[in-house]
Amino acid sequence: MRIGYACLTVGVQGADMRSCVMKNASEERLLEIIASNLQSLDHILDYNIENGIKLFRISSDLIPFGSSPINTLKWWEHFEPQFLKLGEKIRNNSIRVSLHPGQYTVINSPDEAVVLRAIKDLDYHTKVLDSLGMGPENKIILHVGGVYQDKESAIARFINTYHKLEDSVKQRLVIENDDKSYTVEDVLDISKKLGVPVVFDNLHNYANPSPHDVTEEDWIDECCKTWQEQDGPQKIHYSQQDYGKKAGSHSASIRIKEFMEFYHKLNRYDLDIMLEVKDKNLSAVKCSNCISTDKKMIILEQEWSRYKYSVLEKSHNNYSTIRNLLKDKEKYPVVSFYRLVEDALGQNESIGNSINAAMHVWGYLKDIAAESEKKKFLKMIDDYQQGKVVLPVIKNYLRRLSDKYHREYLLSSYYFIL
DNA sequence: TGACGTCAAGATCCG
DNA sequence: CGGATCTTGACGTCA
Repeated sequence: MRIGYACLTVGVQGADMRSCVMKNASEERLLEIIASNLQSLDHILDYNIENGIKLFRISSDLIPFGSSPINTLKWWEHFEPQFLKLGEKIRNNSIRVSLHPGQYTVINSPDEAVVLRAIKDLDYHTKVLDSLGMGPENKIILHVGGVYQDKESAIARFINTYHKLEDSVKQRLVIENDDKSYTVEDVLDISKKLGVPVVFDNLHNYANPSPHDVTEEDWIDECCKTWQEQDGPQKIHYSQQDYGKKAGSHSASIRIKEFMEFYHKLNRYDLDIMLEVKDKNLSAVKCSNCISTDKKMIILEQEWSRYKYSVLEKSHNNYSTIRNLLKDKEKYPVVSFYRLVEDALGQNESIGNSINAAMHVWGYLKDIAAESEKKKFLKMIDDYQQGKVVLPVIKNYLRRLSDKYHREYLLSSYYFIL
């Protein structure tokens, strides 16, 4: 079983995806951005490899305006060596990649022009996978599209357009239930007619359930039947509701207790789970560590080094509890560990705790920082205590100093992003 | 016509 | 000037 995340990372150096607006999309600008994005993808892959993440959705923005006529570059020729190298890295590390055109790629629209653009967009996504040399188990996930007051005709148009797609596209295409229009049952019906695999999305199914009362596990088993040998293992999307927001909104982080309940209910290990969550790689590493059969304390210690200052900032109590928890090197108390981390992060910071955490971080800078920087930092702490300055200002300053003095240990910490 | 969702770019404001 | 904060853009559907 592989756990993955979508498109972007948080807290990973040199892994940002760049873009530009249409009016600035000159050939030079596009070339520069594509080169930068391919470099970032390389860094993301390195991060994934180091952290045991073997499932990743590549951002559709890898090539800006990849399917638009304003991008006339033959980027696949221009960057052929880079693509080949990236593809090699992906395959050598048994990583499975995917791509997911957004809600605006609609092949069942009554508007012909929209459909033509959507087909071009699918061709673009296919070209990315082809350039990487990725086989048909590396999928392109698509939603069915709009309803236009007549679902039956809309589905008929989907099927009609599907038949017109290139084989190289069809080999990769999988369809997913969405949060508004097409339930998992709708999508399974379409799959029966086309033989196209179905990705089950649990949160979409929650927001837009099928009329029949079927459990998530049973839908997942149903969807499993749509995956053939050449498609690779079944893939599902898993996300959790942000309770502060409307139905279907993704949570900030994957709540591990809830995930483990889902995982145990599933009772299957032959499928891949793509997480859709705001903290991206953080939750992927968390979930991956929790289901890992490779139970090494060193992995938890590494995670602790990343979370510790954020925990300290919120709860001294949890900080101490976790330190004790990690003392026994023979154990692997992974779920308890993450639950304590989550519990701490859910609390409000106090001035005392956040100063304590900031001073811990400062400890890695105080010997190298200039006298003026030391003065400035201590003044900030003082101002913060008196309510003259907000915490993010202090943390930003610490981040800049960490950057300036190349404090890698601090830069890979989540202190600056949580 | 605006909301929807997503993210960075671009624009503007601030000290 | 650099940094923080607000607005725009790019896509198609639906009310």
